[in-house]
Parts: sequence; C-alpha cells; structure tokens
Amino acid sequence: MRQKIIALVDANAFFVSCEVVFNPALAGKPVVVLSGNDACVISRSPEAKAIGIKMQAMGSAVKRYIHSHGLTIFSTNPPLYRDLSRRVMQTLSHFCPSVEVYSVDEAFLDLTGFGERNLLDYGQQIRHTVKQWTGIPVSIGIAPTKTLAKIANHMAKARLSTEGVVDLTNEPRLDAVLSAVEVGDVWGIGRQTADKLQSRGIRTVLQLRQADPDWIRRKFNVITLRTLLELGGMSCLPVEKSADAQKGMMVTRCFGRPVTALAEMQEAVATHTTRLAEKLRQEGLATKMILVSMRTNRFTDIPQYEASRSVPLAAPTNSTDRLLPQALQATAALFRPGFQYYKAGVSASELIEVNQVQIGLFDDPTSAKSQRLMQAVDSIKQKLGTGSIKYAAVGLKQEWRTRLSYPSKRYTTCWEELPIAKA
DNA sequence: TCTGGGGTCCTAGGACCC
DNA sequence: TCTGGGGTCCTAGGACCC
Repeated sequence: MRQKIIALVDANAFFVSCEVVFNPALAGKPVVVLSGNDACVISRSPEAKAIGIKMQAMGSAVKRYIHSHGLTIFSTNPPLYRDLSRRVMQTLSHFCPSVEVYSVDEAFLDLTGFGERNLLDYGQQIRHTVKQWTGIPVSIGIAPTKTLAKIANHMAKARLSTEGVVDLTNEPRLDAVLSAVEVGDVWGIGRQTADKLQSRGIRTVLQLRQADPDWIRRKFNVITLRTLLELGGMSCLPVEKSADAQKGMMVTRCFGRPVTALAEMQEAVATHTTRLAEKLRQEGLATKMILVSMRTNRFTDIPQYEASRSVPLAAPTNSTDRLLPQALQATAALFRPGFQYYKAGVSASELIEVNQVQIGLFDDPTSAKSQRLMQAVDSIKQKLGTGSIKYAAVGLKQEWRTRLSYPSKRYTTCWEELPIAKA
C-alpha cells in the first residue's frame, strides 16, 4: 500500500493573530487574548511568551504587563475568530481536495499522492498563500500519520523563524526525533495517561512506540494503543473529509459576579437556552434532549454544589418557546438556595437534522406556528441586531452577565465596525 | 495544576431480559 | 430467599482535545 502523506496546518497563536490582522501595528509586540470573563490567557504572541506570560495565566495577573512591558490585552471575540477560521479553511481547499477541519485553527490535509512534489516547497506555498489571503500565519507538519504530523507541526512551530514547515516522511533520524519528545507532549496522551506511562518507565514517545502493543492495550486503552501504532507509521486515524453529524451542542458561561437568587439563575438559563436554540436553527438541527447544569466555583473554599438534569422532549425541536419552559422548570428543580453560583449551562444532546424530522414536526399544528415565529425572530435579529428582540425570561438588566473588559471590534461581522482602509 | 467554552470518544456499571 | 450465565441498552463520568 502506498504510504499516506498527511499535513497538519495549524495557525500560530490564532486568536492573537486574528486581532493583529486588524491592528497591524501590534505585529511583533506582546499581545494576549483572554477567555470569557477575562479569566485567563488562552492565546499569546511569541513576544508575550518571551516576557514570561504562561497559557492559562490569570487575566488579573497579566494586567501589570501593560505598563511594564507594553502588553496589549484583548477579551475573546469568537465571531471574529470563526469568520477568519472559515477564510483560512477555504484557502486550504485550493491546495488539497481533502481537508478535515479539526478545530477552529487546525486542519489536516490528505496529501497522499502528492509525493512527487517537493513537500517542503508545497508547504511553503500554502503558508505564503494563507498569509497573503487572510493575514494569518500558519505552521505545517507533514508525516505518514496524524499523530506524527502533530509532532512535525510542533517542530515547525519551534523553528518558526527559519522555516515553518517540517516534513517527517522519509525522515532518516526519526528515532532521534521521537526520543526527544516527552510522552505527555504527544497528541492523545494527557496527564493521567502520561503519569501512568512514566510510572512504568515509558518517558519518551520513542519508548511508547517500542512498547508491546498487547501490554499497552491491556494496561491502558485503545486510544493509547492507537497512538503507539500511529507513532510507528501505521495510519489509524484517516483524514475525514466530511465531518460526521454533530453529536451535541452547548452554551455555558461563568457569571460576571456570584449569583445567589433563583430569579437571576433563571434569567441566565433562559439566555443560554435562547442562544442554544438559535445555534440549533443556524445549523439546521433539532434536539430530543436538553441538559441544564449549574455549579459553584470549585477553586474556592466556599460551600460547593453542582447539579445537572436532563429533560427528554416530547418531540425533536429547535424552537425557543418549546425549550424555554423545560429549561426553566429544570432550573427551579435544581436550584438550592444558600450557594454562590459561578456558572450555568444548557446543552442539547441527541441532535438530528431538521429535514429528517420535518414531517413529525408538522403533525402538531402549534409546532408549525412556533417555527414561523422563530423564523420571524431570527430575521428581525439579523436585520436589527441581536439585542433588538428578546424573551422576557432573559431579563433586562442581566447583572450576572460575563464581563469583558478588553473587547475588540466585530470587524468582519458588523457593518458599523468594518475596518476603514486609508488611501 | 491552578480560573473558558465547546467538543469527542471510551468505559464501567446498572437495568433489564432470556 | 440462595442462585447461573450471557446478552443488550443506556447513562454518568473520565480523559482528552483545541
């Protein structure tokens, strides 16, 4: 069988890079993007890394670098990142018919059969085009399996300034490469498994590759076995061109301040439910089950409470007015007074495509009416903005809302905030 | 090790059945 | 009443990913 060739294209500090695209003066400067509620660092420029800012560092702690090191901070801006992500993926599809979008900032390309080309040159061509068309810098790792492509990609990132592309297909010194990677740093091996492997003397990726597959399967699990095989060049994880149907969808948020009253909790759950229903409709999906969850802050010493409840629905739906009463009822059942709540969420499981349930939906005449209402609500929001129309249940003041202190603009998704090019 | 939000997959164990 | 063996389905929770 012909050897597979898989490339992993991964954006460098993706969220930061998105912000820099619209603030070119920040290129080469320390920049970070914070998570929701500005809680922690989720993306950092190489310059921010160089001054000692770690991933997951607390947002409140990195503020001091603004004055001491000229750090620029942004709150997270998911719509902007999703939009630029889409453009990057579109660009990649010009170079390869088989692109698997693995995450917002990564894609696998199946380059099997491209071996006659110079893969390093092809990788450079991809990098330059993506940068030119979208402004986003990427690194590329090429190898016979996804797991090895991940390793190649990490190497490419480390050598960023020199090349940005690493090809491990036909690498004569592969053993040396693998012995330099700690077992916990490879894709698929997390902390638990890494600790267990290390306690049995397996410290490097090379040692894992050389371990007995049967023993690994018995003492660990199929995922660890698969990682072992992939390290040996056997491709177990194909590049999936069309993603399988999505299995679940959720909306969860931390509160901007502790919530103690049921009324506020219900506003929050109603808000998340409304958003969830919108997302379902956008994707053409309906759900048969929702799950409401709430919890206190695990990282404090205050009394703890965590609870969730799943609610099966009579018929699959994506109508806000069908989901809201169920979600609110579950909230009331779960809520215990006397706790300082930190986070709440609503998720949908058992998703199905709307066009597969259409007939069932129309069995119930009130459902057709509800669908028309949702269409009307969605189109009003699209024309007049997301705040233009609301369910009363979501509340007006929403003092519990997530706080974002360093918002960036909606450059690509809002006409009023489009960047202006100066001639 | 540490504070986000959104996902996937695997496994153990209980309910239930023959 | 104790008690066999084997199967399926479902769910909660763990582990991992970006």
